[in-house]
Amino acid sequence: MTDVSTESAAAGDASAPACEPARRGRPRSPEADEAIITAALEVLVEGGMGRLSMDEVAARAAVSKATIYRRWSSKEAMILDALTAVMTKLDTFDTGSLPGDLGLYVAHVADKMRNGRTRDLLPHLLAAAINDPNLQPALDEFLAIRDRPLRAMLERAIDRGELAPDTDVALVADMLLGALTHQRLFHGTTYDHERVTRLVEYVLRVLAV
Amino acid sequence: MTDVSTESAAAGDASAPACEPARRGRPRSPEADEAIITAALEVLVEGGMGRLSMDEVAARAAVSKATIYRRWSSKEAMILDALTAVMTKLDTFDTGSLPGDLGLYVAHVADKMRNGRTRDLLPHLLAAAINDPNLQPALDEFLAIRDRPLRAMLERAIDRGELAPDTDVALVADMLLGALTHQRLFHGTTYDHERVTRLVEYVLRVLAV
Amino acid sequence: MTDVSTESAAAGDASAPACEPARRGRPRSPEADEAIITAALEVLVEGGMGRLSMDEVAARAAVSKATIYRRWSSKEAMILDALTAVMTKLDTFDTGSLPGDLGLYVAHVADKMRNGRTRDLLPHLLAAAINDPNLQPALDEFLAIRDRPLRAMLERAIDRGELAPDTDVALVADMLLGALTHQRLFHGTTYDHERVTRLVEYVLRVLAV
Amino acid sequence: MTDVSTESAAAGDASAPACEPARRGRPRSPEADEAIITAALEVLVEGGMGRLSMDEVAARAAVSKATIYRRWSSKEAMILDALTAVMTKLDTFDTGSLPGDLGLYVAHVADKMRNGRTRDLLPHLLAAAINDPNLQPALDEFLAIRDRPLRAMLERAIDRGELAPDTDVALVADMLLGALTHQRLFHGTTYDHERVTRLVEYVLRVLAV
DNA sequence: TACTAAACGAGACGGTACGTCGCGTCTTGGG
DNA sequence: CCCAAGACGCGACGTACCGTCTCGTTTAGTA
Repeated sequence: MTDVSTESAAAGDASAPACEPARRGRPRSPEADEAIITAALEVLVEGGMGRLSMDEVAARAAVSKATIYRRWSSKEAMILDALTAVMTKLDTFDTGSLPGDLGLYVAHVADKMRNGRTRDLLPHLLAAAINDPNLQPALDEFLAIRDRPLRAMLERAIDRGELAPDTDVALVADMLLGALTHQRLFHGTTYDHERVTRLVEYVLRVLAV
Repeated sequence: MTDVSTESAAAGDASAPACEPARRGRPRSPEADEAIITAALEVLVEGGMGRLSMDEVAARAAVSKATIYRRWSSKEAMILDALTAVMTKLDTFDTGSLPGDLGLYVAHVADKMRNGRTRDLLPHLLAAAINDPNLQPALDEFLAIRDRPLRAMLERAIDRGELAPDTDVALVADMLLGALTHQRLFHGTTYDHERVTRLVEYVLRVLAV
Repeated sequence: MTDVSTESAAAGDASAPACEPARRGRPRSPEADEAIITAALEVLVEGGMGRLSMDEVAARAAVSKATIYRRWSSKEAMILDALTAVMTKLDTFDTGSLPGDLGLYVAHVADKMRNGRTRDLLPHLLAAAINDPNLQPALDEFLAIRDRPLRAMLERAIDRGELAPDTDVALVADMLLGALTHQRLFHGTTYDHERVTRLVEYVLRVLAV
Repeated sequence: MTDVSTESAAAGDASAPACEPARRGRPRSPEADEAIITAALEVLVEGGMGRLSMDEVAARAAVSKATIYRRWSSKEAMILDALTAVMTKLDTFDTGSLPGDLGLYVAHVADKMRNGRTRDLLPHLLAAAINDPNLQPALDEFLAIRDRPLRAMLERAIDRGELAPDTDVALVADMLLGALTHQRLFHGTTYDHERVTRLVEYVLRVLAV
């Protein structure tokens, strides 16, 4: 959760047992947490960022606006958390050879951009972050989730001697993720099997494998 | 101009002789057109999409809101036209060899993303189009401006025999533009000279030149 | 016509021969004058003061707004003239006896308030004058048209010796016209034959005839 | 309150016990009610109907426009309630004789038309009701407040045998109130002591007292 | 078991911006 | 100089959404 006022200080504080000895009063309803996030994503899918209003989210979640603002300090903070909730870690692949890893990885990313709740995550997140620069951290997080496993794969390949040690890993990652992103944002489509194969092939050419 | 109500059908219709030979009434002020677009872009640069309000634009342009709404049916339509107005054609390069063309092209695009009114065009346009799907055509136009000269260069290279005839031009364009786009959107930076050089080098490897 | 800018100075100026030796340019269309007044009254009858807009009047009169404003300096001025145009002189009665005169007069006024274009003149004029104090002269004129013949009748009766010389003519007129006005404004109805008869009877009692 | 959407049905329903025993949510602020009405009347007195704008009223009442529109569905409805709020009951007089009652009554009405917040009530209310026929009920109420005590006085006099049983009470009331109204609307003045006395004297002549 | 503090739904609140309409003026081309 | 058409600046309209603020009502964890 990203709420600054209540939780942020304790966020990384998993090992603090004596802290907050007794939270008195009625505890916050976890159902409300869930319902709000779900409603927000639902509205987001149906009508996009433009249609998302706090009143609408509150109504759908059968929750009062106060209940939302008790958890997040602004609309943007809530959206951020809703989107973050969808950012699940990518599977990691270690087939032993770069072509194998890359193929599985690209197919996996393309799949996430095509199906399920992650389908429109990229555009929504991007729109939110552009409209409100405070959301940049969410973008960073999203990028990291995609970027890290990819770089790990490439560095593993360097260690194995499959790639030249001076390979510009960042640039290759940019080209690969950029191709996927560019297609999604500008053409509104995702990569099918054939295209995935060819993208991997082209990337491998860059890597001179 | 993108105004749906009045002109759009006749927009590209430069060769229509009998069409409305005498437009009656006071003609719309071109100064207002100019002032509005300028004001909108000014506000956009200063405060981003979130800060742009019609009252503010009207005030800056020294124009009434009615004058704006006489030209565009909504805030989004106006923003669209404002953004479209800065989408200037890219220079085209024909040095005779693909590496030369590509180098100049990438440097040119990177420069547009770094300086002048076109600096934030990509993120603004993207945010607008994501929030309002009706703005997709603007995105298409923006893409076409960047994509067409690039494809032309690649196809010229195929004709010259520099590239294999079965080269997937679309994919290569995606990778190249995607790399530039991805860097701008997620890292908030643009390519410097060194990085431009390497991007071209990597793309050329894809093309097995 | 009440237009201050153009005509008012010349209004009472019937004996100015050398004035305006040759009005140059195209003369104003009398058809437009007519059409505007007619349209205004039409709109007034249909929708009342609240619905009357200059664009609507212009459209109905098939006239441009400029043509209206060339004749009147404001909406109120136009309405004033439109209402004034229906303020026709009342018939005068001289039967020789006060009861006879009064009976015909009251019946005549009641009839004007019940039929024809003068039906809603009183409320419209009143509303206009209350909303815009500049229209007080119109109210005065309207009152004078009704008041003068009535007072004349009463003073003739005094001269004939039918009434006491110290009769408060103004007060009697107030009571008589007030009764008619009050009924119209508050009950929305007008006097029928029986009520006319009784009003006259009661007024005569005041006059001790 | 005249608000149609919420209360009007239950407005006079003081004896409804089971009706909505627990109104949920934050209750409407009575201070806002008060402030709005006060501000509206203030503006009305200062500038008349023509100058009254919702933004101005909201600003003076230190209230948002939404708060006004939550209570009344339109500008007219609000004005209506503001005017109604000023319509205080008239004092009733029972001196035992008709001339005494009538004298006090007429002086009282004339005073209300001359001083305090009720001074311009008649013209404002009339103008509003003429511009918007929906306001007729307010006019009825206003009339009733003035008419009822007058009729009561006259009927008491009939019961006492002071007046003939066939006296046309309605017509006499029309003449008396009409005289006062007519003077106010057309001459813009009110009755002074001498004129009050004479009006009563003349009315008594009608009643043949 | 009773007390109490916080969370809950509902919805009113002050603002800000929206997109529309009307007024009175101005600017075209054409009598 | 008039005319129809219609754009213009201005200012008010009534609505929507934001984030805050009462209300009266639960719902735990003490006491």
